[in-house]
Amino acid sequence: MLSERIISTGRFANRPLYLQLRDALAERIAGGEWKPNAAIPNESDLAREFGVSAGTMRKALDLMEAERLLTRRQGRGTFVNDQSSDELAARFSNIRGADGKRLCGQVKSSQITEGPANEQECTRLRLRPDERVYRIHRVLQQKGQPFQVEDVTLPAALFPELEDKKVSVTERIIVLAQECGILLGRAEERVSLGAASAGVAQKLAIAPGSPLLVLDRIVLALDGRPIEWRMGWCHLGDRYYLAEMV
Amino acid sequence: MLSERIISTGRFANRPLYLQLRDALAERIAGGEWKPNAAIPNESDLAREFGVSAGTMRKALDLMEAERLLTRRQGRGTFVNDQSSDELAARFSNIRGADGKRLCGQVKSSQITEGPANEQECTRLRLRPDERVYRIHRVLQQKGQPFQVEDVTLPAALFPELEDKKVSVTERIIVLAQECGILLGRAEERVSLGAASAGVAQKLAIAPGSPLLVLDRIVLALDGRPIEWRMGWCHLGDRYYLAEMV
DNA sequence: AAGTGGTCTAGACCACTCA
DNA sequence: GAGTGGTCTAGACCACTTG
Repeated sequence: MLSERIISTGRFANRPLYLQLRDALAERIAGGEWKPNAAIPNESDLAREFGVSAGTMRKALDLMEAERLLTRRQGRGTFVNDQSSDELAARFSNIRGADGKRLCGQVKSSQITEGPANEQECTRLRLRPDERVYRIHRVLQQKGQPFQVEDVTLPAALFPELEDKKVSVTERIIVLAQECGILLGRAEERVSLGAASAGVAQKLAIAPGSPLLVLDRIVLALDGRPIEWRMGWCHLGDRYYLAEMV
Repeated sequence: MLSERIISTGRFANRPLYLQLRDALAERIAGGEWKPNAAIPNESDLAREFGVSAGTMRKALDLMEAERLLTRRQGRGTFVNDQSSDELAARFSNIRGADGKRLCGQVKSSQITEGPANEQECTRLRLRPDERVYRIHRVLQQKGQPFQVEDVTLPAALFPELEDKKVSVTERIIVLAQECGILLGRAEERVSLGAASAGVAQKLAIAPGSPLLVLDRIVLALDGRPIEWRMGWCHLGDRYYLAEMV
């Protein structure tokens, strides 16, 4: 029950063994072999399977826990994280409600279209001009009150599942990504000031020209590929934006 | 040359050995025994000194590198980070210039006062009502253009060095913290929308009522104590706010 | 009691830097 | 070539969870 040695034997690896192991295990998650919330084999079984020492396997698993792919619990086991869980799905949403909790707004309305990437989309998502994108326009609401209008652009090549859902997408984008075998890495968001255009004002039921927080976010996969570009126009009200820094 | 065993022997520790080691080493940095930019002994010497295995000492050092206290370089050694370096000193400043670089604005003007903490300061800095604070009012500029007004509140007990400098503080607060033996942990910043009051507008040379980004930031020490509360009113111009998420 | 992850040890060799 | 951190191994025991 020994997997073939991934690339190279022992200490003559081009890349450290534990990184190769991380990639191999991440592939099992991305490929759906290991499902969200499922327990994976214990570390000594995995070490045996891959022909490495337990310590090296541990290093790979610890790294994956830091990357939020796994959760390890002493005495219980190691589990695949469910990216659609409340905690993980909202991790790139910095808008907080008055209670201080991350706000995962409900989708009030949504439209999706598809077409070739324009210049700006190519730049932000590092696409070639001939590549296609999905464009999702949404209005988010909290307790029945619309508070954010957003335009999401996704590289079509990465989201085959969207082929069917040409009408509307009320799901969280992160859930889509998980279904498409995309592992999330990090994100960065530019925050600036704006005023509500007539169209936005109408959708948010506010006066045209009202001040808005403008959010411009890129989400990157674990391998560094850009997978989402989102422009948001947010009417804060009693909400606020919270950035955490280390 | 064996340090006394810090708390407990080997595997009967209440807290893991590597955490006790981290604390002991961090204390050497905070206490000024190991200066910024200096090299510290290599990991096997340290392991010997503390009577632990090299692997355990490595785990402590790796943790401290993740906490941005140390930098390790293969073939060279392990060095104490200088928190006043450009990279580290600006790490909690999310305002970026047009070039995308973190903006560490120059201090245009600065006043400092001292007094008992008010209610809000007690809440934000977790102080008792009788504790005293320093209050610093500043205007920051970039290329001669003022762009941010800020009010900084610091617990007086943590910043003994400020006793002398009652006039103005043009240094970075982080540099002060380093001199006072405070190790920085993390920060969180609330971002919201505001309009320039008459006073702020005048200091920023903009029209009263102009839209501003309002920043409300708490910086915590490595041990979790709040060490700084800062309210900022920022005229963005061609600058922007960048939040990075993992 | 059995099984899991968490800590710790002791030792080997590799990759890098610098005199 | 000497000295550093980085990787890897093989094994022990601890702390926690569950049946």
